Amino acid sequence: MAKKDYSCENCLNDPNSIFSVLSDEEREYLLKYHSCVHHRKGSIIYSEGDKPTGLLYLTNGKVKIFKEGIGGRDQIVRLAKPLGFIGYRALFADENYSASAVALEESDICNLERNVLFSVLGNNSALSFKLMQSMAQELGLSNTRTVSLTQKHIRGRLAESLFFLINTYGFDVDQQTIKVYLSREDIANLSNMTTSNAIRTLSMFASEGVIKLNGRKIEVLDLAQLKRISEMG
Amino acid sequence: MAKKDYSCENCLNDPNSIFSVLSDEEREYLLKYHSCVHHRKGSIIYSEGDKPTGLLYLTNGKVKIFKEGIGGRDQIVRLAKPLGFIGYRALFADENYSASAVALEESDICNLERNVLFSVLGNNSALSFKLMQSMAQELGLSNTRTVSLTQKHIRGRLAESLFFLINTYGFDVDQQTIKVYLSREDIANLSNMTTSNAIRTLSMFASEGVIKLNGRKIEVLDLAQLKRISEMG
DNA sequence: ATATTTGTATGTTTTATAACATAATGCCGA
DNA sequence: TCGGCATTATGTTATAAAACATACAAATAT
Repeated sequence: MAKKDYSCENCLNDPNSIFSVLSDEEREYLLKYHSCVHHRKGSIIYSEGDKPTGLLYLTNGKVKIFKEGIGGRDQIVRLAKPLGFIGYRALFADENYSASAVALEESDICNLERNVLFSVLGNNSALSFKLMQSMAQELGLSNTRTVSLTQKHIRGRLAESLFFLINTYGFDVDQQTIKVYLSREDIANLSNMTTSNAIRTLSMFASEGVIKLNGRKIEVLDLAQLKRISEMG
Repeated sequence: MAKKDYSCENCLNDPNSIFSVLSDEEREYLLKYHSCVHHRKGSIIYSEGDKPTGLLYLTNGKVKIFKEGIGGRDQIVRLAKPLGFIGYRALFADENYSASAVALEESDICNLERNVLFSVLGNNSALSFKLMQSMAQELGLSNTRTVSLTQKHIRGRLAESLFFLINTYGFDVDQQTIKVYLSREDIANLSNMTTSNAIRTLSMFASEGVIKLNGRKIEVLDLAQLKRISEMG
Protein backbone atom coordinates (compact mmCIF):
# COMPACT_ATOMS: atom_id res chain seq x y z
CA MET A 1 0.00 0.00 0.00
CA ALA A 2 2.33 2.69 1.27
CA LYS A 3 5.38 3.45 -0.80
CA LYS A 4 8.76 3.61 0.86
CA ASP A 5 9.54 6.37 3.31
CA TYR A 6 11.21 9.53 2.24
CA SER A 7 11.97 12.84 3.84
CA CYS A 8 10.47 15.91 2.30
CA GLU A 9 12.04 19.28 2.80
CA ASN A 10 9.10 21.60 2.64
CA CYS A 11 6.37 20.07 4.66
CA LEU A 12 6.78 22.31 7.71
CA ASN A 13 7.60 25.48 5.84
CA ASP A 14 4.20 26.55 4.63
CA PRO A 15 3.38 29.96 6.11
CA ASN A 16 -0.32 29.00 6.36
CA SER A 17 0.37 26.01 8.52
CA ILE A 18 0.24 25.84 12.28
CA PHE A 19 4.04 25.46 12.25
CA SER A 20 4.49 29.14 11.50
CA VAL A 21 4.72 29.69 15.27
CA LEU A 22 7.89 27.59 15.44
CA SER A 23 11.36 29.03 15.70
CA ASP A 24 13.80 28.01 12.95
CA GLU A 25 15.62 25.78 15.41
CA GLU A 26 12.44 24.00 16.46
CA ARG A 27 11.46 23.48 12.84
CA GLU A 28 14.89 22.04 12.03
CA TYR A 29 14.60 19.69 14.96
CA LEU A 30 11.17 18.41 13.96
CA LEU A 31 12.28 18.03 10.34
CA LYS A 32 15.27 15.97 11.36
CA TYR A 33 13.08 13.33 12.97
CA HIS A 34 10.27 13.10 10.51
CA SER A 35 9.48 10.78 7.63
CA CYS A 36 6.96 10.91 4.83
CA VAL A 37 4.89 8.18 3.23
CA HIS A 38 2.89 8.09 0.05
CA HIS A 39 -0.48 6.38 0.20
CA ARG A 40 -2.49 5.40 -2.81
CA LYS A 41 -6.27 5.61 -3.05
CA GLY A 42 -7.95 3.26 -0.58
CA SER A 43 -4.78 2.65 1.41
CA ILE A 44 -5.17 2.29 5.17
CA ILE A 45 -3.14 4.88 7.07
CA TYR A 46 -3.99 3.48 10.48
CA SER A 47 -6.71 1.32 12.00
CA GLU A 48 -8.84 1.59 15.12
CA GLY A 49 -6.83 0.20 18.03
CA ASP A 50 -3.37 0.92 16.58
CA LYS A 51 -0.93 2.81 18.75
CA PRO A 52 0.08 6.26 17.47
CA THR A 53 3.80 6.81 16.99
CA GLY A 54 3.66 10.46 16.14
CA LEU A 55 1.66 13.29 14.70
CA LEU A 56 0.58 12.74 11.09
CA TYR A 57 0.51 15.71 8.79
CA LEU A 58 -1.29 15.54 5.44
CA THR A 59 0.66 17.48 2.84
CA ASN A 60 -1.16 16.22 -0.21
CA GLY A 61 -4.43 14.39 -0.94
CA LYS A 62 -7.63 13.66 0.97
CA VAL A 63 -8.26 11.34 3.91
CA LYS A 64 -11.36 10.04 5.68
CA ILE A 65 -11.37 9.28 9.39
CA PHE A 66 -14.13 6.91 10.43
CA LYS A 67 -15.32 4.72 13.27
CA GLU A 68 -16.73 1.28 12.80
CA GLY A 69 -20.21 1.06 14.27
CA ILE A 70 -22.87 -1.60 14.79
CA GLY A 71 -22.77 -4.39 12.20
CA GLY A 72 -19.79 -2.88 10.40
CA ARG A 73 -21.66 0.30 9.57
CA ASP A 74 -19.03 3.02 9.42
CA GLN A 75 -19.45 6.59 10.54
CA ILE A 76 -17.10 9.14 8.99
CA VAL A 77 -16.15 11.52 11.80
CA ARG A 78 -13.81 13.80 9.90
CA LEU A 79 -12.35 14.52 6.48
CA ALA A 80 -8.81 15.84 6.26
CA LYS A 81 -7.36 18.12 3.60
CA PRO A 82 -3.76 19.19 2.95
CA LEU A 83 -1.91 20.96 5.75
CA GLY A 84 -4.17 19.34 8.29
CA PHE A 85 -3.35 16.88 11.04
CA ILE A 86 -4.42 13.28 11.31
CA GLY A 87 -4.46 11.11 14.37
CA TYR A 88 -3.70 13.93 16.79
CA ARG A 89 -6.60 13.18 19.10
CA ALA A 90 -5.33 9.74 20.12
CA LEU A 91 -1.76 11.00 20.38
CA PHE A 92 -2.65 13.80 22.79
CA ALA A 93 -5.17 11.79 24.76
CA ASP A 94 -2.46 9.15 25.14
CA GLU A 95 -4.80 6.49 23.82
CA ASN A 96 -4.80 4.08 20.91
CA TYR A 97 -6.56 5.25 17.78
CA SER A 98 -10.33 5.29 18.27
CA ALA A 99 -10.95 5.57 14.53
CA SER A 100 -9.38 4.46 11.26
CA ALA A 101 -7.87 6.61 8.52
CA VAL A 102 -8.00 5.77 4.82
CA ALA A 103 -6.75 7.76 1.84
CA LEU A 104 -9.60 8.88 -0.43
CA GLU A 105 -7.09 9.63 -3.17
CA GLU A 106 -3.32 9.63 -3.64
CA SER A 107 -1.95 11.24 -0.47
CA ASP A 108 1.34 12.25 1.10
CA ILE A 109 1.62 12.02 4.84
CA CYS A 110 4.46 13.10 7.13
CA ASN A 111 5.03 11.57 10.53
CA LEU A 112 6.46 13.85 13.22
CA GLU A 113 7.93 11.69 15.91
CA ARG A 114 6.06 11.69 19.17
CA ASN A 115 8.88 12.41 21.60
CA VAL A 116 10.41 15.07 19.40
CA LEU A 117 7.08 16.83 19.03
CA PHE A 118 6.36 16.60 22.75
CA SER A 119 9.70 18.13 23.65
CA VAL A 120 8.98 21.04 21.32
CA LEU A 121 5.51 21.39 22.85
CA GLY A 122 7.08 21.52 26.31
CA ASN A 123 9.00 24.64 25.36
CA ASN A 124 6.64 26.29 22.92
CA SER A 125 3.36 27.12 24.62
CA ALA A 126 2.17 28.94 21.48
CA LEU A 127 2.14 25.65 19.59
CA SER A 128 0.32 23.92 22.44
CA PHE A 129 -2.18 26.72 22.44
CA LYS A 130 -2.75 26.51 18.68
CA LEU A 131 -3.30 22.77 18.87
CA MET A 132 -5.64 23.22 21.80
CA GLN A 133 -7.55 25.79 19.84
CA SER A 134 -8.04 23.56 16.81
CA MET A 135 -9.06 20.68 19.03
CA ALA A 136 -11.63 22.90 20.76
CA GLN A 137 -13.06 23.87 17.38
CA GLU A 138 -13.15 20.23 16.34
CA LEU A 139 -15.00 19.35 19.53
CA GLY A 140 -17.58 22.01 18.74
CA LEU A 141 -18.12 20.58 15.29
CA SER A 142 -18.40 17.08 16.71
CA ASN A 143 -21.09 18.11 19.18
CA THR A 144 -23.05 20.00 16.56
CA ARG A 145 -22.78 17.02 14.25
CA THR A 146 -24.07 14.68 16.94
CA VAL A 147 -27.25 16.72 17.25
CA SER A 148 -27.73 17.00 13.48
CA LEU A 149 -27.11 13.34 12.82
CA THR A 150 -29.49 12.24 15.55
CA GLN A 151 -32.26 14.79 15.11
CA LYS A 152 -32.43 15.80 11.45
CA HIS A 153 -34.37 13.77 8.95
CA ILE A 154 -32.71 12.01 6.10
CA ARG A 155 -32.94 14.89 3.60
CA GLY A 156 -31.61 17.35 6.14
CA ARG A 157 -28.72 15.08 7.03
CA LEU A 158 -27.74 14.59 3.41
CA ALA A 159 -27.98 18.31 2.64
CA GLU A 160 -25.84 19.06 5.68
CA SER A 161 -23.27 16.52 4.53
CA LEU A 162 -23.05 18.22 1.16
CA PHE A 163 -22.37 21.49 2.97
CA PHE A 164 -19.76 19.71 5.03
CA LEU A 165 -18.05 18.61 1.82
CA ILE A 166 -18.27 22.11 0.36
CA ASN A 167 -16.87 23.68 3.53
CA THR A 168 -14.04 21.19 3.63
CA TYR A 169 -13.00 20.88 0.01
CA GLY A 170 -14.74 23.77 -1.72
CA PHE A 171 -15.89 24.08 -5.31
CA ASP A 172 -14.12 23.64 -8.61
CA VAL A 173 -13.39 26.71 -10.72
CA ASP A 174 -16.98 26.53 -12.04
CA GLN A 175 -18.10 27.40 -8.49
CA GLN A 176 -20.62 24.57 -8.38
CA THR A 177 -18.86 21.23 -8.68
CA ILE A 178 -17.95 19.89 -5.24
CA LYS A 179 -14.22 19.27 -5.22
CA VAL A 180 -14.28 15.72 -3.89
CA TYR A 181 -15.47 12.48 -5.43
CA LEU A 182 -16.93 10.14 -2.86
CA SER A 183 -18.70 6.83 -3.40
CA ARG A 184 -22.37 6.73 -2.50
CA GLU A 185 -21.37 4.51 0.39
CA ASP A 186 -18.99 7.15 1.77
CA ILE A 187 -21.70 9.78 1.45
CA ALA A 188 -24.03 7.46 3.35
CA ASN A 189 -21.40 6.87 6.04
CA LEU A 190 -20.98 10.58 6.42
CA SER A 191 -24.72 11.17 6.74
CA ASN A 192 -25.74 8.30 9.00
CA MET A 193 -27.92 6.49 6.49
CA THR A 194 -27.82 3.36 4.34
CA THR A 195 -26.23 3.46 0.90
CA SER A 196 -29.67 2.85 -0.63
CA ASN A 197 -31.07 5.92 1.06
CA ALA A 198 -28.09 8.08 0.09
CA ILE A 199 -28.59 7.09 -3.55
CA ARG A 200 -32.33 7.57 -3.40
CA THR A 201 -32.14 10.94 -1.68
CA LEU A 202 -29.41 12.23 -4.00
CA SER A 203 -31.68 11.25 -6.91
CA MET A 204 -34.52 13.18 -5.30
CA PHE A 205 -32.35 16.28 -4.91
CA ALA A 206 -31.34 15.93 -8.57
CA SER A 207 -34.93 15.54 -9.75
CA GLU A 208 -35.84 18.64 -7.72
CA GLY A 209 -33.11 20.57 -9.52
CA VAL A 210 -31.12 21.25 -6.37
CA ILE A 211 -28.09 19.32 -7.58
CA LYS A 212 -26.91 17.65 -10.78
CA LEU A 213 -25.31 14.22 -10.68
CA ASN A 214 -22.74 12.87 -13.08
CA GLY A 215 -21.24 9.70 -11.69
CA ARG A 216 -19.47 10.73 -8.52
CA LYS A 217 -19.43 14.33 -9.57
CA ILE A 218 -21.95 16.50 -7.71
CA GLU A 219 -22.82 19.96 -9.00
CA VAL A 220 -24.80 22.23 -6.70
CA LEU A 221 -27.39 24.13 -8.73
CA ASP A 222 -29.38 25.77 -5.94
CA LEU A 223 -27.25 26.42 -2.89
CA ALA A 224 -29.97 28.44 -1.14
CA GLN A 225 -32.48 25.61 -1.49
CA LEU A 226 -29.91 23.13 -0.23
CA LYS A 227 -29.40 25.32 2.83
CA ARG A 228 -33.15 25.42 3.38
CA ILE A 229 -33.37 21.62 3.21
CA SER A 230 -30.47 21.33 5.62
CA GLU A 231 -32.05 23.68 8.14
CA MET A 232 -35.59 22.35 7.93
CA GLY A 233 -34.30 19.22 9.64
CA MET B 1 -30.86 32.70 40.34
CA ALA B 2 -27.21 33.09 41.16
CA LYS B 3 -26.32 34.32 44.62
CA LYS B 4 -23.86 37.14 45.02
CA ASP B 5 -20.23 36.63 44.09
CA TYR B 6 -17.68 35.62 46.63
CA SER B 7 -14.10 34.52 46.55
CA CYS B 8 -13.28 31.09 47.87
CA GLU B 9 -9.84 30.30 49.15
CA ASN B 10 -9.51 26.66 48.36
CA CYS B 11 -10.83 26.09 44.90
CA LEU B 12 -7.45 25.78 43.21
CA ASN B 13 -5.68 23.95 46.00
CA ASP B 14 -7.02 20.46 45.55
CA PRO B 15 -4.12 18.11 44.81
CA ASN B 16 -6.33 16.05 42.49
CA SER B 17 -7.13 18.98 40.27
CA ILE B 18 -5.42 19.95 37.07
CA PHE B 19 -4.02 22.98 38.92
CA SER B 20 -1.50 20.84 40.73
CA VAL B 21 0.93 21.62 37.89
CA LEU B 22 0.86 25.33 38.80
CA SER B 23 3.60 27.07 40.73
CA ASP B 24 2.52 28.79 43.94
CA GLU B 25 2.92 32.15 42.24
CA GLU B 26 0.73 31.19 39.33
CA ARG B 27 -1.91 29.84 41.65
CA GLU B 28 -1.85 33.06 43.67
CA TYR B 29 -2.23 35.08 40.52
CA LEU B 30 -5.22 33.06 39.27
CA LEU B 31 -6.83 33.20 42.71
CA LYS B 32 -6.50 36.96 42.85
CA TYR B 33 -8.61 37.38 39.74
CA HIS B 34 -11.29 34.82 40.29
CA SER B 35 -14.79 34.94 41.67
CA CYS B 36 -17.23 32.29 42.71
CA VAL B 37 -20.98 32.05 42.32
CA HIS B 38 -23.53 29.81 43.91
CA HIS B 39 -26.24 28.41 41.63
CA ARG B 40 -29.38 26.75 42.84
CA LYS B 41 -31.04 23.78 41.18
CA GLY B 42 -32.26 24.65 37.70
CA SER B 43 -30.30 27.89 37.49
CA ILE B 44 -28.84 28.78 34.11
CA ILE B 45 -25.05 29.15 34.24
CA TYR B 46 -24.74 30.25 30.64
CA SER B 47 -26.76 29.99 27.44
CA GLU B 48 -25.94 29.05 23.88
CA GLY B 49 -24.62 32.15 22.14
CA ASP B 50 -23.25 33.89 25.25
CA LYS B 51 -19.67 35.05 25.20
CA PRO B 52 -17.34 33.33 27.66
CA THR B 53 -15.53 35.62 30.08
CA GLY B 54 -13.32 33.01 31.64
CA LEU B 55 -12.85 29.41 32.57
CA LEU B 56 -15.56 28.03 34.84
CA TYR B 57 -14.57 25.54 37.47
CA LEU B 58 -17.18 23.47 39.27
CA THR B 59 -16.20 23.02 42.90
CA ASN B 60 -19.49 21.67 44.16
CA GLY B 61 -22.66 20.21 42.64
CA LYS B 62 -23.67 18.79 39.26
CA VAL B 63 -24.17 20.53 35.94
CA LYS B 64 -25.62 19.49 32.58
CA ILE B 65 -24.29 20.91 29.31
CA PHE B 66 -26.76 20.62 26.45
CA LYS B 67 -27.44 21.84 22.95
CA GLU B 68 -30.85 22.82 21.74
CA GLY B 69 -31.84 20.76 18.71
CA ILE B 70 -34.72 20.61 16.24
CA GLY B 71 -38.04 21.75 17.71
CA GLY B 72 -36.52 22.53 21.10
CA ARG B 73 -35.40 18.95 21.64
CA ASP B 74 -32.31 19.16 23.81
CA GLN B 75 -29.29 16.90 23.60
CA ILE B 76 -27.16 16.67 26.73
CA VAL B 77 -23.56 16.60 25.51
CA ARG B 78 -21.80 16.44 28.85
CA LEU B 79 -22.36 16.17 32.58
CA ALA B 80 -19.91 17.92 34.89
CA LYS B 81 -18.91 16.89 38.38
CA PRO B 82 -16.86 18.72 41.02
CA LEU B 83 -13.29 19.69 40.13
CA GLY B 84 -14.22 19.70 36.46
CA PHE B 85 -14.28 22.53 33.98
CA ILE B 86 -17.28 24.05 32.28
CA GLY B 87 -17.35 26.17 29.17
CA TYR B 88 -13.70 25.61 28.31
CA ARG B 89 -14.38 24.52 24.73
CA ALA B 90 -15.84 27.85 23.63
CA LEU B 91 -13.18 29.76 25.56
CA PHE B 92 -10.29 27.99 23.85
CA ALA B 93 -11.91 27.88 20.43
CA ASP B 94 -12.44 31.62 20.81
CA GLU B 95 -16.14 31.22 20.02
CA ASN B 96 -19.37 31.96 21.79
CA TYR B 97 -20.88 29.15 23.79
CA SER B 98 -22.29 26.46 21.50
CA ALA B 99 -24.23 24.84 24.32
CA SER B 100 -26.00 25.87 27.53
CA ALA B 101 -25.15 24.93 31.10
CA VAL B 102 -27.70 24.42 33.86
CA ALA B 103 -27.19 23.35 37.47
CA LEU B 104 -28.79 19.97 38.18
CA GLU B 105 -28.49 20.63 41.90
CA GLU B 106 -27.04 23.29 44.20
CA SER B 107 -23.64 24.11 42.70
CA ASP B 108 -20.63 26.33 43.32
CA ILE B 109 -18.78 27.65 40.33
CA CYS B 110 -15.55 29.65 40.15
CA ASN B 111 -14.72 31.90 37.24
CA LEU B 112 -11.03 32.23 36.35
CA GLU B 113 -10.61 35.36 34.30
CA ARG B 114 -9.81 34.80 30.67
CA ASN B 115 -6.79 37.07 30.27
CA VAL B 116 -5.24 35.99 33.54
CA LEU B 117 -5.62 32.34 32.63
CA PHE B 118 -4.22 32.89 29.14
CA SER B 119 -1.15 34.64 30.46
CA VAL B 120 -0.50 31.72 32.80
CA LEU B 121 -1.02 29.31 29.88
CA GLY B 122 1.51 31.26 27.84
CA ASN B 123 4.19 30.53 30.42
CA ASN B 124 3.15 27.15 31.69
CA SER B 125 3.19 24.62 28.86
CA ALA B 126 2.42 21.82 31.31
CA LEU B 127 -0.97 23.35 32.00
CA SER B 128 -1.62 23.82 28.27
CA PHE B 129 -0.68 20.23 27.73
CA LYS B 130 -2.99 18.98 30.48
CA LEU B 131 -5.89 20.93 29.08
CA MET B 132 -5.12 19.68 25.61
CA GLN B 133 -5.08 16.15 26.92
CA SER B 134 -8.47 16.42 28.59
CA MET B 135 -9.93 18.02 25.48
CA ALA B 136 -8.57 15.18 23.35
CA GLN B 137 -10.20 12.66 25.67
CA GLU B 138 -13.46 14.59 25.54
CA LEU B 139 -13.34 14.59 21.74
CA GLY B 140 -12.91 10.83 21.75
CA LEU B 141 -15.95 10.43 23.98
CA SER B 142 -17.94 12.76 21.76
CA ASN B 143 -17.15 10.76 18.62
CA THR B 144 -17.96 7.46 20.29
CA ARG B 145 -21.19 8.94 21.56
CA THR B 146 -22.15 10.13 18.10
CA VAL B 147 -21.90 6.60 16.76
CA SER B 148 -23.82 5.08 19.69
CA LEU B 149 -26.57 7.67 19.58
CA THR B 150 -27.05 7.28 15.85
CA GLN B 151 -26.64 3.54 15.47
CA LYS B 152 -27.80 1.85 18.65
CA HIS B 153 -31.44 1.03 19.19
CA ILE B 154 -33.46 2.64 21.90
CA ARG B 155 -32.72 0.01 24.58
CA GLY B 156 -29.01 0.12 23.82
CA ARG B 157 -28.95 3.89 23.98
CA LEU B 158 -30.72 3.98 27.33
CA ALA B 159 -28.48 1.28 28.79
CA GLU B 160 -25.43 3.19 27.59
CA SER B 161 -26.73 6.37 29.18
CA LEU B 162 -27.11 4.60 32.50
CA PHE B 163 -23.46 3.53 32.22
CA PHE B 164 -22.58 7.10 31.39
CA LEU B 165 -24.26 8.22 34.61
CA ILE B 166 -22.53 5.50 36.60
CA ASN B 167 -19.12 6.37 35.12
CA THR B 168 -19.64 10.06 35.81
CA TYR B 169 -21.25 10.08 39.25
CA GLY B 170 -20.78 6.55 40.54
CA PHE B 171 -22.90 4.55 42.97
CA ASP B 172 -24.10 5.29 46.49
CA VAL B 173 -22.58 3.36 49.39
CA ASP B 174 -24.98 0.50 48.60
CA GLN B 175 -23.03 0.02 45.35
CA GLN B 176 -26.16 -0.03 43.22
CA THR B 177 -28.01 3.27 43.51
CA ILE B 178 -26.83 5.68 40.80
CA LYS B 179 -25.63 8.83 42.53
CA VAL B 180 -27.59 11.34 40.48
CA TYR B 181 -31.31 12.10 40.28
CA LEU B 182 -32.37 13.13 36.81
CA SER B 183 -35.86 13.75 35.49
CA ARG B 184 -37.11 11.33 32.85
CA GLU B 185 -36.83 14.20 30.41
CA ASP B 186 -33.13 14.68 31.17
CA ILE B 187 -32.56 10.95 30.75
CA ALA B 188 -34.35 11.18 27.40
CA ASN B 189 -32.25 14.18 26.37
CA LEU B 190 -29.14 12.25 27.24
CA SER B 191 -30.21 9.22 25.23
CA ASN B 192 -31.67 10.83 22.11
CA MET B 193 -35.24 9.70 22.62
CA THR B 194 -38.58 11.17 23.63
CA THR B 195 -39.55 11.39 27.29
CA SER B 196 -42.29 8.85 26.65
CA ASN B 197 -39.81 6.34 25.36
CA ALA B 198 -37.37 6.94 28.21
CA ILE B 199 -40.17 6.23 30.68
CA ARG B 200 -41.41 3.21 28.75
CA THR B 201 -37.96 1.70 28.32
CA LEU B 202 -36.97 2.29 31.95
CA SER B 203 -40.18 0.47 32.95
CA MET B 204 -39.20 -2.40 30.65
CA PHE B 205 -35.76 -2.64 32.26
CA ALA B 206 -37.43 -2.61 35.67
CA SER B 207 -39.90 -5.34 34.73
CA GLU B 208 -37.00 -7.41 33.41
CA GLY B 209 -35.28 -7.08 36.77
CA VAL B 210 -32.28 -5.20 35.39
CA ILE B 211 -32.98 -2.08 37.42
CA LYS B 212 -35.29 -0.98 40.21
CA LEU B 213 -37.06 2.36 40.06
CA ASN B 214 -38.13 4.47 42.99
CA GLY B 215 -39.08 7.91 41.75
CA ARG B 216 -35.92 9.41 40.33
CA LYS B 217 -33.79 6.91 42.16
CA ILE B 218 -32.38 4.19 39.92
CA GLU B 219 -30.89 1.05 41.42
CA VAL B 220 -28.91 -1.23 39.13
CA LEU B 221 -29.70 -4.84 39.97
CA ASP B 222 -27.96 -6.62 37.09
CA LEU B 223 -24.99 -4.66 35.82
CA ALA B 224 -23.82 -7.47 33.51
CA GLN B 225 -27.19 -7.66 31.79
CA LEU B 226 -27.24 -3.87 31.44
CA LYS B 227 -23.84 -4.08 29.76
CA ARG B 228 -25.17 -6.76 27.41
CA ILE B 229 -28.14 -4.59 26.45
CA SER B 230 -25.84 -1.64 25.87
CA GLU B 231 -23.53 -3.64 23.63
CA MET B 232 -26.17 -5.48 21.65
CA GLY B 233 -27.05 -2.11 20.12
C1' DA C 1 -14.12 -11.13 -25.39
C1' DT C 2 -16.24 -12.89 -21.51
C1' DA C 3 -16.83 -13.56 -16.69
C1' DT C 4 -16.92 -11.57 -12.13
C1' DT C 5 -17.17 -8.17 -8.97
C1' DT C 6 -18.43 -3.65 -7.46
C1' DG C 7 -21.23 0.33 -7.50
C1' DT C 8 -25.53 2.50 -8.60
C1' DA C 9 -30.50 2.60 -8.86
C1' DT C 10 -35.29 1.80 -7.50
C1' DG C 11 -39.40 -0.67 -5.88
C1' DT C 12 -41.61 -3.25 -1.80
C1' DT C 13 -42.03 -4.72 2.96
C1' DT C 14 -41.19 -4.37 7.71
C1' DT C 15 -40.14 -2.23 11.90
C1' DA C 16 -38.58 0.98 15.31
C1' DT C 17 -39.79 4.98 17.25
C1' DA C 18 -42.03 9.48 17.25
C1' DA C 19 -46.37 11.57 17.82
C1' DC C 20 -50.58 11.64 19.97
C1' DA C 21 -54.03 10.77 23.55
C1' DT C 22 -55.28 10.17 28.14
C1' DA C 23 -54.67 8.94 32.91
C1' DA C 24 -52.55 8.73 37.31
C1' DT C 25 -49.46 10.53 40.49
C1' DG C 26 -46.69 13.72 43.00
C1' DC C 27 -45.44 18.29 44.32
C1' DC C 28 -45.76 23.14 45.38
C1' DG C 29 -47.91 27.35 46.52
C1' DA C 30 -52.15 29.78 47.78
C1' DT D 1 -56.06 21.32 52.51
C1' DC D 2 -57.12 22.11 48.35
C1' DG D 3 -56.42 23.07 43.52
C1' DG D 4 -53.32 23.45 39.80
C1' DC D 5 -49.34 22.16 37.29
C1' DA D 6 -45.51 19.35 36.23
C1' DT D 7 -44.01 14.77 35.95
C1' DT D 8 -44.65 10.03 35.24
C1' DA D 9 -47.05 6.34 33.03
C1' DT D 10 -49.08 3.61 29.30
C1' DG D 11 -51.90 2.50 25.31
C1' DT D 12 -52.72 3.56 20.20
C1' DT D 13 -51.62 5.32 15.71
C1' DA D 14 -48.78 7.14 12.13
C1' DT D 15 -44.58 7.37 9.68
C1' DA D 16 -39.72 7.66 8.49
C1' DA D 17 -36.20 4.96 7.44
C1' DA D 18 -34.04 0.38 7.47
C1' DA D 19 -34.07 -4.01 5.44
C1' DC D 20 -34.72 -6.67 1.61
C1' DA D 21 -35.02 -7.76 -3.24
C1' DT D 22 -33.77 -7.21 -7.74
C1' DA D 23 -31.85 -5.09 -11.80
C1' DC D 24 -28.58 -2.76 -14.45
C1' DA D 25 -24.19 -0.44 -15.49
C1' DA D 26 -19.36 0.01 -15.04
C1' DA D 27 -15.03 -1.45 -13.76
C1' DT D 28 -11.73 -5.18 -13.28
C1' DA D 29 -9.97 -9.62 -13.88
C1' DT D 30 -9.51 -13.90 -16.60
